Amino acid sequence: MTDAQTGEPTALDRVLELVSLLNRDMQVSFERDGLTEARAHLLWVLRGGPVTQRVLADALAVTPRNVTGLVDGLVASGHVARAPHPTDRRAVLVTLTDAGAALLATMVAGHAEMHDVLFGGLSERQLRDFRRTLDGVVDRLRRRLEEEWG
Amino acid sequence: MTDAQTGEPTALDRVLELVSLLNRDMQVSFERDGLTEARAHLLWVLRGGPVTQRVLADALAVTPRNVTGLVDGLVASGHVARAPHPTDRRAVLVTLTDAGAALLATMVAGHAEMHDVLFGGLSERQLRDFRRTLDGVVDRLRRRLEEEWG
DNA sequence: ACAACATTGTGAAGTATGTTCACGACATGA
DNA sequence: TCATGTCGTGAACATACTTCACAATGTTGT
Repeated sequence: MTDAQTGEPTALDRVLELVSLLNRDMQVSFERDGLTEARAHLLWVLRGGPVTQRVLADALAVTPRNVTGLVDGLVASGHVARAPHPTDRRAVLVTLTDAGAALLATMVAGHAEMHDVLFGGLSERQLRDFRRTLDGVVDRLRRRLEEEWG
Repeated sequence: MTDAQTGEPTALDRVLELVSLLNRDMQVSFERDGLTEARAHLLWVLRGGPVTQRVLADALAVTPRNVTGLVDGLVASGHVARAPHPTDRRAVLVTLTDAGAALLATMVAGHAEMHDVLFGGLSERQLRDFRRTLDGVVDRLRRRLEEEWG
């Protein structure tokens, strides 16, 4: 949607364009690393340490059955291993292999680099103002979603 | 990733959170309308008028073969119809049905409402500053992508 | 201790989105 | 007309999702 008067894209259009560009950049990075988006997301969750598949399912907002498939893929590519849970014999701890940890490190570095690409050119004050407004926008959106669908 | 000193999320984290929330909101809206994300995206492109599947493939950045499948789905749900191209007998014009046009109208309205949810509470000056910074960020990201992968 | 119940992960089966490859139908330009 | 390119689709496949059923295991109440 564009402004009826000027034909300029609205602020929302700009945000959606940013979303699109970020998604594209991530997809390219993941592909370069031999990962899909879903598997990269799972790996990203693992930077907090080993967790059960149930926890992964909640973190990724998908069904436990789907996590089984994603972990299968990452096991096959050697990024992740299944370990027994120390106290719960039903559960499985998904842990990073050395290769997985190394890949995750490059992802973390890429994350930092992306921050620099996006915000490195801004002044201290500009960044602070932008963050303040952005925080408000995000909070407002989150509150809207919570109101509307719990 | 969080700031090492304070544990606060970075500006990039906030942006990614916004991405996630927007995606979730859209998904919910699409589902309510009986659409998937890919089909909704295709419908959205059609708000500019009927186009060939080739044009859709370029606009959606997917293969022509995939567009065939998406159009099949939208034909089955009655939102879209295939019409012959007036001059090129190879090509197909994908056109909105009445139901599709009605649905698209609600999507456009939702787009406007989203703009209001996100930015309605901002002052004129706040919105202008935010847009200026956002434009710079988007341009910088786009330039980076063009440099790196044409 | 033990029966009832809840939770964890996975097999089976299905849907949607996406790909590549091959090919027929058509357009286009020498 | 003949070579070459373009448009859409069949066939076959990969990935990411889902629901449903179920076995193995934890947990809780009596």
